[in-house]
Amino acid sequence: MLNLREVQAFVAVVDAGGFHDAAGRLGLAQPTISQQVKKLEESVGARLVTRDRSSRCAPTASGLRLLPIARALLRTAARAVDVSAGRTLVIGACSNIGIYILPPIAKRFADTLASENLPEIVIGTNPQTASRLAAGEVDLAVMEWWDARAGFVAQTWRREPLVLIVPARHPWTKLSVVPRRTLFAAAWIGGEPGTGTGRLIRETFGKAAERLRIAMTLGSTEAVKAAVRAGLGVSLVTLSSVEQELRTGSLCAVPIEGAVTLQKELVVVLPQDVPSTAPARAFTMMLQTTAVSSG
Amino acid sequence: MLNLREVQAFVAVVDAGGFHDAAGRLGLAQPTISQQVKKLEESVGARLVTRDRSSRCAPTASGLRLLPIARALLRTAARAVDVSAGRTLVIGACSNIGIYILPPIAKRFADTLASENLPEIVIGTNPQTASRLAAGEVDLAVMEWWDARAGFVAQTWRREPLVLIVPARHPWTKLSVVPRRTLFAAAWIGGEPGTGTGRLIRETFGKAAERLRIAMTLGSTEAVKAAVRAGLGVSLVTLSSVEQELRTGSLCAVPIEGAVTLQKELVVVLPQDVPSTAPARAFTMMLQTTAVSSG
DNA sequence: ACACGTTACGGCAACCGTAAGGATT
DNA sequence: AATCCTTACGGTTGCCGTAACGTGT
Repeated sequence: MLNLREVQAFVAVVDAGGFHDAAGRLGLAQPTISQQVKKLEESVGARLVTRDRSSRCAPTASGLRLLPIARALLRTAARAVDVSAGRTLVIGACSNIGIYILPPIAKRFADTLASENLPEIVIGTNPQTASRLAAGEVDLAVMEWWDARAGFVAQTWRREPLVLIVPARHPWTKLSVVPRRTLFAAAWIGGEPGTGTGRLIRETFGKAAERLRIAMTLGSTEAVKAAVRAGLGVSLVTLSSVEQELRTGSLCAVPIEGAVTLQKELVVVLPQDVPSTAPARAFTMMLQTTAVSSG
Repeated sequence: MLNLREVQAFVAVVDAGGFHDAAGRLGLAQPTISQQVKKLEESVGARLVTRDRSSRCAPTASGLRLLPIARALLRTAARAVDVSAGRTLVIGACSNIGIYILPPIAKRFADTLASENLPEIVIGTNPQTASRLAAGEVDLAVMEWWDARAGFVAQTWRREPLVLIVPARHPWTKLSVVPRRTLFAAAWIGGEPGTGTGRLIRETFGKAAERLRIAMTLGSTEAVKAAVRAGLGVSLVTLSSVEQELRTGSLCAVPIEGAVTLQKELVVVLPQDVPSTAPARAFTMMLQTTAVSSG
């Protein structure tokens, strides 16, 4: 059976780049680190770090393979304590929601509880968030897209409108509506993959959407907004992520022919058969009170 | 810092339903289990199991929350040893691939190496497999659908044809091709979600696919085949999963109007920046030699 | 009386610190 | 000489077993 203290020592050595600094970081004597790493190496039957006196201690190939697993072990172990004690609220959120929608709600939540500390919001891509939920790294997740899978319960939280954004003084801003033909002929900027926006477009426009041309795909909504602002193309983003820009006029939202209002269903996902912690229940309750369409 | 032996004792008590049996299972004395669980409970600051003399020891609410995390810890710790020693090959695969395509290849792989033991194939849904890869629970994954995400490299392995299956003596078996209009009017049986088949259908048929009516969604291809055989509807499945049934005639594959041959790209996904183990490299090489279209 | 978990206690191993040793710059 | 890791050694802690004890069936 692996010993987590030894694992911790190993990770500290890699991070600190040496046994001496690792000891300082963990508040232990340096020979202790030597012992712990040595013992771990005996446990796994392989050398894990090179002892290079001149430069930093680097992990070996075995060490590199172990490293991500070691970090996951330590993260999980640290969280296990909080989870079982019931004093934890880690919310997983895909970036758009975590950046633009959740923070004010989290603040209000902290105010309501007269609590000093905000709930922790772990932001990632939509698929990353799904992984974290499955791995038990987060208590609940607020996502743009969730494919039903066993062991979890999902409920629609609210509907978030999507808006077609173009740069200021774009020709389309002079149109009352953008015709579909024009729409799909333009250069599009794609956002973070796995959020279901592409799926939503295909469902809404059907075959016509096949002609849609994605000029570039960017990893974050901030990058998408910058690209649109620079005139590289148009994009479809959640309203909440561009409210600021629409007010200042640096970006413009233009209506689509046929009064098509695209909406994305945001969902709250929880693990099934696992009792929620008190904070998680309270937060889910608070989400219910804001479970209105923001459109 | 959590102690994994204590975690192991806790899980064993829950699984065995009592301290006595848990001790037997772990090869320890029963009072040792009492001590370990007690110490773990002190570490996390909460009671984890009820000591009910009359019936089975049940986990408390805290215990239930801890349980999935505890199991994950033990799984990961057990695997950490094999991974760092470099003697592991755990292949994640979504069910279709893992059941119908990989086993013969895995067998050939074991033969080539003159190895006694087959590589372990962990079968799950497509999203589950993605989670396991992200959590480091598998060395590589063979999947039906992968959305590019940072930290992993994916390569197309081969193209797997999809066939439209209907029961024996279905009216469509008398047609030379099935017209699209007819196609989308039928009752469809949906397979495991998250495999991208729906996406593929929408991409291929565009707007016409909107009319597609999913009569029921089932979790496994075996269930889908049974439903189709029972005349509950038609479905679109990978060729390899119905080769047996097509030969015996219990199911029929019918061509679609316009000689549309739907193909699904199977991909091999590996973690980036982590040196592969020797078996993993060898298996990836073997996959390359079978990287042909099977159509 | 029996089954099961808890408490008590003792031996042994493991852990961690201090101090000394070796190697490289 | 200085830095850094390793080895050696001793005190303390923790782990696990046996034995005795409580308690509910």
